[in-house]
Amino acid sequence: MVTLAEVARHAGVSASTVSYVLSGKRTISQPTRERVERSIRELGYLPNAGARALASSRSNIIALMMPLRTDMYVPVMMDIALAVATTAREHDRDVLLLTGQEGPAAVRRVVGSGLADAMILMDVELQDARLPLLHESPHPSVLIGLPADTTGLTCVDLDFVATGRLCVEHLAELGHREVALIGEAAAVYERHTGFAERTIAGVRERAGELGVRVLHRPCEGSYEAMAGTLARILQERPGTSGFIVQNESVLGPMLSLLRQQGRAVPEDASIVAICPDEVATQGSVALTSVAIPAREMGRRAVELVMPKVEAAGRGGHGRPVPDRIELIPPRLTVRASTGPAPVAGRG
Amino acid sequence: MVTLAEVARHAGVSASTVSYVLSGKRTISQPTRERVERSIRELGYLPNAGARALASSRSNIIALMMPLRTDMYVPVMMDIALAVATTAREHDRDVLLLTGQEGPAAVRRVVGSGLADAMILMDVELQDARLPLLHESPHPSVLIGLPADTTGLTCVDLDFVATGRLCVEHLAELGHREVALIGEAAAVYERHTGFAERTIAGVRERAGELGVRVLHRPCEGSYEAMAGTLARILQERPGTSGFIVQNESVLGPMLSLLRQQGRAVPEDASIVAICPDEVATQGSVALTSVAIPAREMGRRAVELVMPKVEAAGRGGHGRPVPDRIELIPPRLTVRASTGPAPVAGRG
DNA sequence: TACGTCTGTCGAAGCGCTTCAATTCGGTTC
DNA sequence: GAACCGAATTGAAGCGCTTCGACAGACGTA
Repeated sequence: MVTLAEVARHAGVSASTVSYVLSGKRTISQPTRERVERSIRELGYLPNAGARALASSRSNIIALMMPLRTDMYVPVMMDIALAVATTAREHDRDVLLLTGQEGPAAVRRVVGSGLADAMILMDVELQDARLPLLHESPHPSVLIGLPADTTGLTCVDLDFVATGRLCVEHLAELGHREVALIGEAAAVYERHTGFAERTIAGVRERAGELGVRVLHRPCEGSYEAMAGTLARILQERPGTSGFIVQNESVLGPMLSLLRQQGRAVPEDASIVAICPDEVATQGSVALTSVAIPAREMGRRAVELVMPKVEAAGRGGHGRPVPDRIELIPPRLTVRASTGPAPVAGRG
Repeated sequence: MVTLAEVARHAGVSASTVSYVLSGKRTISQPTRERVERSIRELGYLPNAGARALASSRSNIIALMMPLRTDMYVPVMMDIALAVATTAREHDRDVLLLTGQEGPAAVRRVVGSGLADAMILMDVELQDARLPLLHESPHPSVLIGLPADTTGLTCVDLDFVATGRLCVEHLAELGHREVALIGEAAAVYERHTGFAERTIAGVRERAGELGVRVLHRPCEGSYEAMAGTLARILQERPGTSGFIVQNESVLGPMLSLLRQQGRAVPEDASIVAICPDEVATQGSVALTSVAIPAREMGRRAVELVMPKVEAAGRGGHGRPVPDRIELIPPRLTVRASTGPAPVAGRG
């Protein structure tokens, strides 16, 4: 392994000069800088991460804590993780992957040992067990998702209340008066994951304002579950013509079932999905949908955490970065799965 | 931050004693050990990762390089990653998440800087650009997937040749004489990702032995693509009664299409899927499938890399761990999507 | 000419840990 | 009772980098 000292000798300068060339924290004359840079290249020098972390007390690593469970739409998680990793690299940081496995203690271990400079937490629950640790720790963190109490926290999430409102609004404008919200698996609600509840709240709120009737039903991610849920909905509210689907994994089954029952989409039933765009476009019918901006969430999480890391880096100088809740506004894309409500013997 | 020196003072011993208690590399008397451990607990001491890495020249971090693209079944990638992370923690290691973004240079950067002690590479291509770097680097690595030339490499993968053979065998036993393999998207083949080719090879091989006719067609992951592919297959080989499906994302569309065409599964068409068990069980028909053992692959990758890390850690003493290709034997689970071939005017 | 100023570079301290050689000490052994 | 032993513990030397204060020299100013 080539060390900084060897580079210095090779370039005929002192070690500190090399260090300053690398960090840019002091002005170095053009010729000296070039000489050093040439030596670095010729020797194939790579700074030792451990030594750097020790001397500067910053590891340049951001920890990302993922959920271990896979009852929620996995590709979204994956996209967020990849976006976090990619964006972190743009800021010259690396990402440490933690699973929920280890529990809240992982937070302490990782930042307490200086392994990571900051944390990004995914799959935040309303009363998340990790929150107390974040509060007592001086380390920067950003949550993806919204807990019940956001005091002193920085969070980023899709605005699910607005998402719910938007879906209802779109259906209402098309004349639908009876709408069903096909939600996540019951376990997701029991865990109080926030986003599911917030969607319902938004749906109910706007439905109330627009005089639309709403039925909400959780649904597991299987064909049978979807079949049962759909049957129950149509039995309880035969006039239901608009569907908002939040559990992406039942979209395929739902389309199959409607077709089997002779209900045409969108003539007899309109569907608004809440899912990534790729999912909305790959089924047998291109779905009107509100996109889950997974990549944007991951990217914003890193961008929100970076100023904090930098502020903390200056020995705590550089005034603290204010906390911030960033709700990404939903975008609804109209595709082929929504249309005017059927007149259905009412008109 | 509490340091080791403070723990030593608090416990009334020297720093080295505390270090040895922590590492267990020297015998420490019972009473001393307990005193030190109490001090550690009382002070809430956490060893500094950077200092440890610098002094021991091991970071206790394993880098995991994921593909950036998402044209292959994402949940499998995710499961592998989570299994890697979980298993690594069982060995007291952490995982650094790298994306393909940075290219082969990431390998050099990460192990060259001592950021990670070892690498696990996913989504290996037959002629992978990262292989030369692995060969010249003294750092341990394990590949998930099989390149063309495995000399000097340790790899773990599902045995896709055996998988192909197994699928054909199962269908042949049921009397199917014409079989179609619905493969991955064309891009996957163009990239020479190995597993896709190996599956075909296995299928053809066994089909030849058993006198079964085979048609192979790549297929994108959309409903339309599946519709087209299925139509073409049935046009070219109307007698096709057995299907092997490798692109998991078209399973749903495929079942819909067959149903629409009045082909019953498994009476008129038998389907063997190559996919994770969760996918096989959640559609409208429980699918006979060969499982993709994502979690096992992730776990084994870590278990294969650990002895190498430990051997390298002993200053290169401890004889080198031999290279090894570990092919996980496929397991086929019979479910409801396969049955006896139709007699079809032949009998 | 003498002074302060600024720029570019250097020397040295030290980050918190591991590890090796050295030391202490109670217990054997002859 | 001297010589020896192994087990437990310690001291000190780094690991490779960052960073701070010092300093030499070039420059402008009085």
